[in-house]
Amino acid sequence: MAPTRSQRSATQQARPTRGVPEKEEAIVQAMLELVAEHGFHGTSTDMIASRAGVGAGTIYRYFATKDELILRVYDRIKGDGGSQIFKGDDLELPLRERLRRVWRNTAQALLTQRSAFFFLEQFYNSPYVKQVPPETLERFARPMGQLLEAAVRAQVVREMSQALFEALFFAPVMMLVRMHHLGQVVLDDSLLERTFEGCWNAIRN
Amino acid sequence: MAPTRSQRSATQQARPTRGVPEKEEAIVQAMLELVAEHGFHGTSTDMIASRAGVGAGTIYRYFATKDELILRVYDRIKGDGGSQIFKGDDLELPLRERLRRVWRNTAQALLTQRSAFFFLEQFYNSPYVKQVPPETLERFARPMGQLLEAAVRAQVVREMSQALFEALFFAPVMMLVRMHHLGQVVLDDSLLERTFEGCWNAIRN
Amino acid sequence: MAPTRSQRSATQQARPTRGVPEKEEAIVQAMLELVAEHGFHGTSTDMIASRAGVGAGTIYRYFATKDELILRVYDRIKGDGGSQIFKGDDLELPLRERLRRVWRNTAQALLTQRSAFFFLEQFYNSPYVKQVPPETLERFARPMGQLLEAAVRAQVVREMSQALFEALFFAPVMMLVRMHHLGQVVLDDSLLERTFEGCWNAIRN
Amino acid sequence: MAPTRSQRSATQQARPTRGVPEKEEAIVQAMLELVAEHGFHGTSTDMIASRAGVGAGTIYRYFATKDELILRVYDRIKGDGGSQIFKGDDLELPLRERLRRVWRNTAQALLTQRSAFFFLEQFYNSPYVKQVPPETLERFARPMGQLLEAAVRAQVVREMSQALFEALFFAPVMMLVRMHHLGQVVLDDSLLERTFEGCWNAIRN
DNA sequence: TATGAATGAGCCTTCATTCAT
DNA sequence: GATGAATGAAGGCTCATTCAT
Repeated sequence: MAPTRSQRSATQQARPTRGVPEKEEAIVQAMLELVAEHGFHGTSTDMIASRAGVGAGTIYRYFATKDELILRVYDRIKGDGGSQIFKGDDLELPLRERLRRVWRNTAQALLTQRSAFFFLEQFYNSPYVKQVPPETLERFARPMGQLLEAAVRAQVVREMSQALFEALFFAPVMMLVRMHHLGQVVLDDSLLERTFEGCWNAIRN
Repeated sequence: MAPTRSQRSATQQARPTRGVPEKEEAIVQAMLELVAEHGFHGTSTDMIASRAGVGAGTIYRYFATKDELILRVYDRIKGDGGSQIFKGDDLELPLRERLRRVWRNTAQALLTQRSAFFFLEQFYNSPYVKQVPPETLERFARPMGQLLEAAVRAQVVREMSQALFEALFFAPVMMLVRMHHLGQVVLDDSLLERTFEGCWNAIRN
Repeated sequence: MAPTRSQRSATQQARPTRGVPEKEEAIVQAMLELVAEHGFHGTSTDMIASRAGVGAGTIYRYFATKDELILRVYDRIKGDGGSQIFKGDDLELPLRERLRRVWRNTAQALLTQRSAFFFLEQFYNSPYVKQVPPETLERFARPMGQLLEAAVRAQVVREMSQALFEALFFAPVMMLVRMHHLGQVVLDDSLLERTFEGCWNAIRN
Repeated sequence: MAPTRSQRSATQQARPTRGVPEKEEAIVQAMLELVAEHGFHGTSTDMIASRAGVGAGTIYRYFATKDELILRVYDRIKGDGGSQIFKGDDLELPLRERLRRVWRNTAQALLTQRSAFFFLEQFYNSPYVKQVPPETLERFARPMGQLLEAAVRAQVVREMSQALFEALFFAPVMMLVRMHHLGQVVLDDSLLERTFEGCWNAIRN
């Protein structure tokens, strides 16, 4: 008896030969969606297996524990998201335009990947974060730091630490995206544009 | 049937002798700290009882279920925090000064109540929020909305929805407070001041 | 705060000086009624205390354990009921009449003491019976045995063991009383009379 | 979602190979015996699992709750017993003989299934009865009513309601069976025969 | 003597994980 | 490799019993 199975989103850049095994992918995707809906503890391994269309034991062929699965879902999101944020970035562009693109890419990524967004919110507010190797957390930090540095040097942006920069520039849009996903506001282009202006004013020189 | 118990708002008589029973207080405090540390599901009733120094059954003399306890901890935080945010607000003051005070009060409240901060982050990303009566959630929204309206009318702040205002004005400091509590930055007065400047630039006319 | 308390039925033959203490009596009565309604496990000590109008700890001043209380309720019922069953019995009467009176007294007792009836049914089908000293169980057995013996000797009733006698003569009316209390039949005088005739035919010579 | 499980009537295919799963059967049997010994509340799920030789969690693969298990044990007993009571009944036989067979079959069933007997006594004196669909309770009532009606019409039995009939005809033997199982009498063939005579005299015309 | 707040053993149930097939 | 029945540790909660007042 082979139930529904394998309703996965498309993103999986055809790795050379054997990419991610089909079932592993299905499990990750199921976990991602279920955590977004029901939270970590609201999501049992049976639910995951069922939604992924695999047997309960199969999960453990790919992941040692549920915790490891969670961490791997996190990795996946980071991988997917990462490629989008700096998309279209170009050292030749004016710095304000570069920052604008990064900002909009971020907003787009958060808006279009609702499940991932909620997963991350849960994740960052859970004991799991502590298990993420710092290097993973910094993967975006480095290029972002370089961009900031360039902008500061060019006196386009005021001098500030990276932490302050991220807070002023990104925190507002993240909050609005949450409200959007919760149905509390409609984050359309117009609002997005005005949000960007505020964020820009917060950091510009 | 047992007497009143279990329904009693947190802040009552100016606690000359005995307001909230000692044990109830200990349980609420234990829950607050443990949830901040281990999350809702990482916190068992046994852990709570143990940290509060009471028997496992005692929790249920004060709270019908673990869920009710969680909701009551939330109420307590709201009660405590609420009184601080508009402290020193005065209609006579210039609007920038009024906004500044509210902003700083908020930052202070978040900074000094580490456990409460983490508890709230967990809470807002959990199914529990749905059980909070909307009126409770709006208790700060209303006065904040009035303040915003006044500032906009006086052309001190750009015209914007309350949602955008809250995102631009408060989200950055909330993010920095989290980083501070996680040991990723030190949110001292100097940084706080520069953060405020950014937030102010984000909204000012 | 002294709630309702002490709504007890009247039966308590004024013992010489100090009868049963008032609270003990209230506790026994509360237990009797509650067990009839909710069964042994459906009846918590808090419910008992509450219905008896005493503190939870007070029960343990009169009864060592809940089990002992149950046993004592049983004793009380036996005491009350016993005095009724042989009421009006008279060695001078014809044997059929004597048996008839005992039978009707039994039916009356079972019909008018609904709570006691249900308590006993629960009791006899529980592990508690094993704790009743055999002598208590036999308290009615002896006079009943004597009556049976006389009837057999007079060839009014066929020769049979006491067990068989009790089964044939009393079991049917007990079953009908249960149905009556459960609302499945109405055990009025007419039906009672026809029941007696059947029981009589079952044993008569 | 798991396959069928949990809703399946007891008696099905002529069990050539495998009808009711082995463990489900073991759990039902353990429950039956333990309730007979210790009552419903005296029987913990751990005891059941232990006696059935399965893990504590296994119970819940077959039964949603302890209550459901209890109800299902009841169903099983009814299924097993039901087939026995009217065994050998035949419309061609004289009515007295038909009644005699039903009576003996009943006695046999009660005598040979000690645990089931005690289970039923507990069951009928518990809140669980209320959860049995009336149709199930009446499954024997109907054919028994027809038999009674035929006997009355043929003037073999006096005119009487079914309730009275059941009380006069069956209650005595049920009481004796209880005493037998409790070791208070020995219900051998001889006693059984004399009991029948009494019951018969109670109802015959 | 009477109280009722406090206790903690024990209950029912869930669910991450294992392993025979 | 894949399965899903089975497991049992752990969780939330109840309640008979105790004891300081």
